[in-house]
Amino acid sequence: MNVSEALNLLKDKGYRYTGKRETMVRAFARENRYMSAKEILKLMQKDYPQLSFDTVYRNLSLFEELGILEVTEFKGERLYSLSCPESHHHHHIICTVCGKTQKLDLCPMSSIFGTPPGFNITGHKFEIYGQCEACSNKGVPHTHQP
Amino acid sequence: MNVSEALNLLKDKGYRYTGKRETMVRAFARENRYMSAKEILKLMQKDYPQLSFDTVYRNLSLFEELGILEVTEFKGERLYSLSCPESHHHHHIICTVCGKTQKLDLCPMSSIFGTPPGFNITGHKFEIYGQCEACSNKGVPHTHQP
DNA sequence: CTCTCTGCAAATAGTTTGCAGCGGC
DNA sequence: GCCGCTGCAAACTATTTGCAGAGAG
Repeated sequence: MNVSEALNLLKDKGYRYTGKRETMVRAFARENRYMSAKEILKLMQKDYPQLSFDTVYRNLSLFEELGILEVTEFKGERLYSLSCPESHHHHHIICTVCGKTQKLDLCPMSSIFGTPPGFNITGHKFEIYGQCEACSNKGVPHTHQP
Repeated sequence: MNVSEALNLLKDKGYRYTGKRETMVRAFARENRYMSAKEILKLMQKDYPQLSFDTVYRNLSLFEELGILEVTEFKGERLYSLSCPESHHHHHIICTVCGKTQKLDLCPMSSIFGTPPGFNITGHKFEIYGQCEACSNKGVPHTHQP
């Protein structure tokens, strides 16, 4: 998903196109990583010093609903990143320090066998965690430990 | 992990062996599923009506630290279950209604390739979600949606 | 001009912590 | 009797919601 796709999606669904929403989507596109509400608020406050958590949370929820953002959870905190443009199903390797992601084409569901009969599968999660090269070098402590 | 192993582990590490802790471990052993703090509190209050959330939370943290319990997160809530007795690495299929789990012997990490050079992998998560047969039949709404 | 978006303030849910007394060993 | 365990109350973190005014179309 890129910035204009995301903003068109908003318009198409009858939502307003605001500077804050554009800034938010652009920030996610530029950062290309998972971020918490706190992180995105901090980035956006460079443009909108008065911006509140409320708006951030409301827009995060909206964007998730529209499929503009993807979510994952570490230690009771929700982290968001721009949905991948690829239409085919895939997973991520995630830096637990900075939230940076890399796509993994492999999906373990393809080789699943022996699931209980009658069990109705509705979803799955496969994520690899660690420190990206840059963060390993910095020796920064993990902020997003799984 | 079974009840006596868990309780011996407590003793060995210098922690006290209390009725509440035993009841808690036994409840997890009996239920054999992921439970939230609220659920385990409710179960334990049959034996200890005065039991507080504080104690539940403190013991959940302690048991997690000792490897007696395993944790997973859905929708900003932590769910715990007794650690599996098997020493070899595996994953779970989890009912999002009742938290019941089933072991999956497959680990997708064995077929991983193309991870970024310099990326220091520290962990991974693979879970399959859905409704177990019993919960499908009941038509109960999901309480632990991923 | 209408209806959505936003900030403010307050509420909520899950969890953690300081303290003083109870309770294992 | 020492030191860990527990309940109480309060604090804390992440998140949600009601309301009234600002702003997009």
